[in-house]
Amino acid sequence: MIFNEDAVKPRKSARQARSAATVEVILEAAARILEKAGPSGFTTNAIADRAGVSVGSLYQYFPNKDAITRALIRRELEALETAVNAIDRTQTAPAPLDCFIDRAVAQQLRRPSLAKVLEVEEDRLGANSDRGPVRARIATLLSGILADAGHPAGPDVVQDVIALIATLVNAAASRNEDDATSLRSRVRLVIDARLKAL
Amino acid sequence: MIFNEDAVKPRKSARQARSAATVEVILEAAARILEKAGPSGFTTNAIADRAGVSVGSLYQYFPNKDAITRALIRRELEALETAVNAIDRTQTAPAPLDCFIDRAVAQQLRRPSLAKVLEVEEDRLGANSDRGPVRARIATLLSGILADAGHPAGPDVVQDVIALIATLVNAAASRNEDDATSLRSRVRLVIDARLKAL
Amino acid sequence: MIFNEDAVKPRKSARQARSAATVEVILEAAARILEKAGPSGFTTNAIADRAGVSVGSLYQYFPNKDAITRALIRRELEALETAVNAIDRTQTAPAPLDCFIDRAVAQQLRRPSLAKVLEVEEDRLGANSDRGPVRARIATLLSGILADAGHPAGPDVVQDVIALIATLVNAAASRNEDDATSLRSRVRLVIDARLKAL
Amino acid sequence: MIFNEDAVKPRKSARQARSAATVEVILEAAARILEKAGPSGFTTNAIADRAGVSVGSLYQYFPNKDAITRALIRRELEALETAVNAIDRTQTAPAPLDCFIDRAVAQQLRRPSLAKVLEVEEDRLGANSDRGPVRARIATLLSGILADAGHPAGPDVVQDVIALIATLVNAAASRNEDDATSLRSRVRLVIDARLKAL
DNA sequence: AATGAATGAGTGTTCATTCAT
DNA sequence: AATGAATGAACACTCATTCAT
Repeated sequence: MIFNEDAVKPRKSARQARSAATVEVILEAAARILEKAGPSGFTTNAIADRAGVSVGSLYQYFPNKDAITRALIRRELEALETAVNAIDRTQTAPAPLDCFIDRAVAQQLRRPSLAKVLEVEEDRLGANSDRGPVRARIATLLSGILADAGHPAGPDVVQDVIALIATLVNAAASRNEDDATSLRSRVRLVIDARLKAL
Repeated sequence: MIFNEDAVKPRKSARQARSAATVEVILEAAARILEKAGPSGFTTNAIADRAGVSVGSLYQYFPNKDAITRALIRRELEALETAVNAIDRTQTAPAPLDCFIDRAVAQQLRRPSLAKVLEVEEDRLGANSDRGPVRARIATLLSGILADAGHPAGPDVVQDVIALIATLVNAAASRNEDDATSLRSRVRLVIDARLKAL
Repeated sequence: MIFNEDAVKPRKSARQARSAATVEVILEAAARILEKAGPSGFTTNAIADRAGVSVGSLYQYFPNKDAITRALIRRELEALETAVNAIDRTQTAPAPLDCFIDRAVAQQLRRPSLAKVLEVEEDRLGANSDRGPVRARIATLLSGILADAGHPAGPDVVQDVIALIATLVNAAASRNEDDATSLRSRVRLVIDARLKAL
Repeated sequence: MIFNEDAVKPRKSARQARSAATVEVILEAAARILEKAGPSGFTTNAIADRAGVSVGSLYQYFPNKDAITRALIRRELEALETAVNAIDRTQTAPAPLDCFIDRAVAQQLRRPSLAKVLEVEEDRLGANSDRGPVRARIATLLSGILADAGHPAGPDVVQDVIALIATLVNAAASRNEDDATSLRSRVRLVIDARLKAL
């Protein structure tokens, strides 16, 4: 019903391309609503409206509202994943860890209010499902980077590091700070302290 | 806790006492629902049910649902305020700052999931109103303690410190950590790093 | 239960006097609310509040809310009845009919918005009960006056006459007219025309 | 009635036609409830039930309950407007004024109890908004007819005339009178008297 | 008798989801 | 595939009425 993949896939199927585009349009509409109106304005009709599609179509691409939220979370996390995956872990300067921090800060800083709302939604949804494989892959990567840097760390440390980045960026964003450089160095110092603990 | 009932008016009017008790029952019911079911289960009927009163009674004590949430936020913050207000700022060991951290950690650790949900709700409500005077008083106190400790700090630093405590405690709680001592020292280290930044 | 009339009624029973006073206070409170807030503000709690009694007391004097409305209607109609009963039907100038009209206009003009709302309420309640004996007595009186004036009239005419008075006064009141004299003569003319029909 | 569908767009979109039909079904259901049960039975659920649609649908066509009431008032007034607009103001017999009266009587006589309840509702809603443009247009037309008939009249007279018609028809209807001819002549006489006053 | 806290059925309204077209 | 009208359970809130004190 969802995908009718024939053996031959000559043209990436104009249909699939269009589908992917529609999905993207819906997700971006959802993101903007979440940013501007918060969870209370986040209704399926509002999303469909802003995306320029009908609710019916929306439900053709997503089985229910939570699926949209999940896809949005996934999209944002994959953006982060892509960024940190591109780090050359053999380089010495800047150190891969600093690089990771910088990119994570940059990602969180891109759409801070969206990131914050999604974090809350992730909690709400997380009660039922696994924490999400993307987060796991990012954690694994960070774990490796930490080990390389001489800070072999358990999952608790990794979790703390990621949480600290988010917290400091959110706080800065809520004050409308614009000096990303000072924010970055602040985050590095705090994370360094966390890594030295225990 | 709030009333300082002295002998003068012995029976603070059984009615008023009962009223205060009912308010407390409702707030505790609301707290438990928020902890266990999250915002989605937080309905006025559910609160009334769990409190063992009727919806009508609930509305005799609170003008609307948000007022319950606000009262809950206030209750939790006042518990923290009471704790940190009791700190003797002239003592040298443990340093008042460490004392503040310990008590804030202890408060957040008491009902971590409640604290987290309330933080979100505070954001949602905060869009309209002032950030709440209790938070402001706590911030002022912390600001004074920091100055005494040789870390004169602007409101941004105070905000960061409070956010960092909440983050680290929440992370620890979500892992079901039970070693409060190690958590405390971790928090101290991280905050120390934040205070040295800039 | 309501009245315990013993054979001897030496002191009109301070209790009964007080009761009657309370009833009056409640009715006046109800009247004022109906005038100022209309039917939507007409709640038992609002009435009790304004009357300075508790809802419980209110229900000691009236079995339910509609009974208050009915008593109010009765009170206003009895005021009219008293006024028109005092007419000397043997006098020639002013003619008893003119006198009746003048007094009815004066009564409707005293609290026009109350009269209008009560009329509506009367309709609503009237669906269930008889039209009320006070109205019947007033109709009988008017009928007699009309006969004396050489206009023997059936109940339909009487009904029309009373309705016409109310309508013209209400319309005048809604325009904040203040010339009662011109209103009176207008009403007389219209009623005269109605009496000549058929 | 409202749409002037010419050949250009033959199918006025079956959807729009269905929408208009649904609106009409809802309004008729609302009218019948108001007639039979009065304002107290006039609930959105009752309206939806009787209309054979869900509450949700009802709210797709009307933003809130008052909007339904307003639409109903408008519908009835527009029926009257249509009727009196069709009067040929140059004709001599029957005189346009008599014609106006006859049509207004006929309209009020069609659904007298509905007209009466709507009048009350109009008062209630009117506190907030303008008296409604339809009423204004009808008043203007009547004003012109009166002027043509040699009775130049201010808005107060126009208001009285319309109120008198409604009153006499309502009274007749409440007695279940069936002789429309005698009612009409009665109304004419009364209005004639009103026009001569002052 | 008087009080007013308590009750809970009932009201207007929203919104995720379905399905006929 | 796409549409958007239709659905109805669920929600926040009100208010006539009762009853323990």
